[in-house]
Parts: sequence; structure tokens; C-alpha cells
Amino acid sequence: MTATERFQRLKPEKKEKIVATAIDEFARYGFRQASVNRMARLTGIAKGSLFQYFGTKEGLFRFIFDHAVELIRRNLRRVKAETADQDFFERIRSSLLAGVSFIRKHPHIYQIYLKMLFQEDFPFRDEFLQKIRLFSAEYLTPLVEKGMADGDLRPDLDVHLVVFTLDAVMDRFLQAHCVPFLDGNAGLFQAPPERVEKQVGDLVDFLRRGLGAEQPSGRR
Amino acid sequence: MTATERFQRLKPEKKEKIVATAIDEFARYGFRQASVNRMARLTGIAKGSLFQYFGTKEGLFRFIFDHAVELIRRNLRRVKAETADQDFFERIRSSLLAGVSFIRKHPHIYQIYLKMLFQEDFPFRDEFLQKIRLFSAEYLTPLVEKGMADGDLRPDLDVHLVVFTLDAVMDRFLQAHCVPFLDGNAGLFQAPPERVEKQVGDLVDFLRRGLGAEQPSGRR
DNA sequence: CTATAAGATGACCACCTGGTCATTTTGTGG
DNA sequence: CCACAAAATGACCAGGTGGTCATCTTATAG
Repeated sequence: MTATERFQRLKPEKKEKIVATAIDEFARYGFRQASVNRMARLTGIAKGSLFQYFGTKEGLFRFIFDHAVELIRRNLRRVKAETADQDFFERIRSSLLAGVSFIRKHPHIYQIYLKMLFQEDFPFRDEFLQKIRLFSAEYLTPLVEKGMADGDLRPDLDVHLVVFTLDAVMDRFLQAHCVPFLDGNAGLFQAPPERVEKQVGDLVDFLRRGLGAEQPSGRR
Repeated sequence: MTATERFQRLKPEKKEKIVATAIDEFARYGFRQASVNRMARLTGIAKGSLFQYFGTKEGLFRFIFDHAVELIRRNLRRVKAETADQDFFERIRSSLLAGVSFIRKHPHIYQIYLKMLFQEDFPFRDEFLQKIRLFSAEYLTPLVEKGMADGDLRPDLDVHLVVFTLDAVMDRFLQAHCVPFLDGNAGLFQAPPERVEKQVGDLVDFLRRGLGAEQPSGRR
């Protein structure tokens, strides 16, 4: 990969400051419009040093990108494991709440994610889009397949269509939490935790009504 | 509004060339990264002239923006009127097909739309997001309300949630048609018309199964 | 054909960018 | 305290930006 040993040798405090500032910068401005000069000013580190650490702006972004991917991967794995014994719709509920929680903790990473979706001038965008598909395939697909096998989901549904729909609805829910006017007048935008809890509940109940088997194994 | 009389006085041919080039440029590069120099080179018109016509880069974008909004508005109105007598799900089907058709005809406008969703450095972005909400409220909401009143939709569903879900699924369907790897392995990306026809049909059938009343007034 | 107004033009400006590298500062072992 | 290496620095560069405006070209009217 790109050589960042020089950067890795820095004091943790300095490293964190650089990472935080860079994430912020890329989240706010995308790739092309992000300014290494500004990052240098904000971190108090000479521009030359930043280029010594990462080679190029793209190298710096590569590092941030990998960092973010790893964070997301860990989160998905964790949620998947923690909810393994739950009912299908309960898992969807947990996934949505985990998504909101992740965004709360790492808003700038999510902002970068949203920008990369439709902004072609990001480096590694193809890799990024492939990873998204992989995440969806590795996370949602097996979840749906298990849901059908367990009888939580109506047996007449096409797995791919369920995955596609869930992906769309869940993504949109998270987007509406971050972008004004993308909610359906439902006050999703920057809703406080207790309101989110109810919104997620309502949405999942709605999904259950459309996708759930009539008499599932569980109660409710 | 911003003064564009100077531009309006030009020969239609010249006007169209400018509009087409500008739409292309903003679609490819967003706002900040779009270059008036490049547009001048591509149209063969002096940069100074472009600034005489539109005042600023923002003025030029304002014109393109209004132009695009008007196009979309007309399209929505037309589809809504043309499908007024159809069954609810038939209308959704028609809307999706009309969406794909619009994107085929105006791919760059749709690209600008996608970029504006998450790129904050566009001028008029708040206005844009409000318009989106308005379109959704004026288009999808009454459609769903009529669908429920007509008994096409299950009566126990919450209108807002149906609108939210449809919005999410339909938007995602169109996005998947334009961005690779956003489809659920379903080959939506840049699918040819006949494939789109089938995909839309499958999706709508799927939606009908989840949202439709058991015994609607019509056949099928 | 001329006088005048309207329009087109591109050199120019200040500013910002990613990236370089000679120079200075700092850290370390003896 | 020194010597030497490693790290930090910011002036500098070429190239691009949005925007201006004196100058030139064109069209029109008398």
C-alpha cells in the first residue's frame, strides 16, 4: 500500500489530531475542494510535514478511507453478532438504531459516505461502491435468508427484492436523519434519541405488516 | 430575479449551446469545481461574454437550476394527469417508467440532482431540498391518499409511512439505474428499456403484495 | 459613408491550489 | 558539549480559479 510509516511513528495525540481534522475537511469539502493548506493551518502542522507523512493528498485520503472502512466493518460485524438470536424484524430494528448511533458518533464519516455516493471526483470511488455492495451482500442478504428460513418473512417473497427494498428504506431513513427535507414530514431530521426510538419502531412495524409472515413463530 | 436579459437576447442556437454545455459542466463537476473557463472554451464563447450574460458563475447556475426545475415540474404534472384514471400500483409503475425515461432524456440534470442532495457547496441547496419535499408532498402524498380511498391500498397503513417507503424505494431504483453497485445484484445499472420494463414490473408486483388490499376493486 | 451605440473579447488581477525542497530545528548517543 | 541524523518547516513554483474592463468588432441609423 501507500507508505505511511513516517506518519505512524508520530505521537498518538498528533496522529489523532491529523485524522480528526482530515475527516472533518473531507466531509465538509469532498476531495478536490478539500485543502491541505487549511488542514495544515487547523492542525498547526506545516504543510510540508503532511506531505512527508502521506506523500500526496490522495495518500492522506487513502489513509482516512481505510480508517473509515475498518470502523464501519467492525460495527457491522458487531451488530450482526449481537443480534444473531433475535427475530428478523428485531434485527432490522437493532440495525437501524445502530446506524443512527454510528452516525451520531461519526457524523463526518457518514458525510463522506454520502458525498462519495454521487461525487465522481473522489479517488477509490469504484472500490468504495464495490465495498458497499459487498457489505450489503454480506450483511442484509444472509439476514433476509435466515428470516425466510425461520418463517419470520412471508415465504412468497423474492429475496433480492426484499434486500433491495430494505436497503433503500434503511438508507433513506439514515439519510433523512442527516439531511433536512428528506423525511416525509415525519421530523426525522436530527431527531433526538427518544424520538428516533419511536420512529424506528413505527417503521419496523410497518415493514413487518408488509413483509412479515401472518403467524410468526414468536409473539406480538 | 437575477438579470439575464442580455442572455435572452441571444440567438436560440447560441443559447442552447450555452445551456447544454453548462448543464454538462455542472453535472460532471458540481458547482465549485465547475469551470467557467472550460465552458467558454467548449462553447467557443469568450469568458467575458458569459459573465456579461449571467453576472457570476452563481447567476449562470441559477439559470440552469430554474430551467431544470421547470422541466421536472412539467414532467411530474404530465405523468400525474396522464395516469389519473389508473389503479394505484399502475400509477407507481408509470411513474417509475417515466422517471427512467426522464433520466434517459436528461441524464445530466439527474446527475446534478444527485450531487445537490449531499454536496453542501451548491448555491440554493436549501431551496432545492425544500422543492424536493414539495414535489414529494404534492405528487406522492395525494396519490397514496387516493389509493387508500379507492381501496387499492390496505386501509390499516399509515399514509406518511407509505409515502416515505415509496419515496425511498423509487428514488433508489432510479439511482441504481445510474450508479453501479447500488442495485441489489439485480442488474439495474444502465439496464436497457426492455429489462427496465421487467424490473419495474417485478418491483411493483412486490410492492402490491406488501401494500395492496387483499381483494382490490379491479382484476389481477 | 459616418457616427454611435451595443456586443464580444481576452489579457489581466488577486487569490488559492497541490506539491517541492533547501534550510532550520530537534533528538540522540557518545 | 559535540556530531550527526532525522524531522519539521514555509517560501516558492506552476497552474488553475472567478471576475474585470479597456479595447476591439459589429450592427444600426441617419
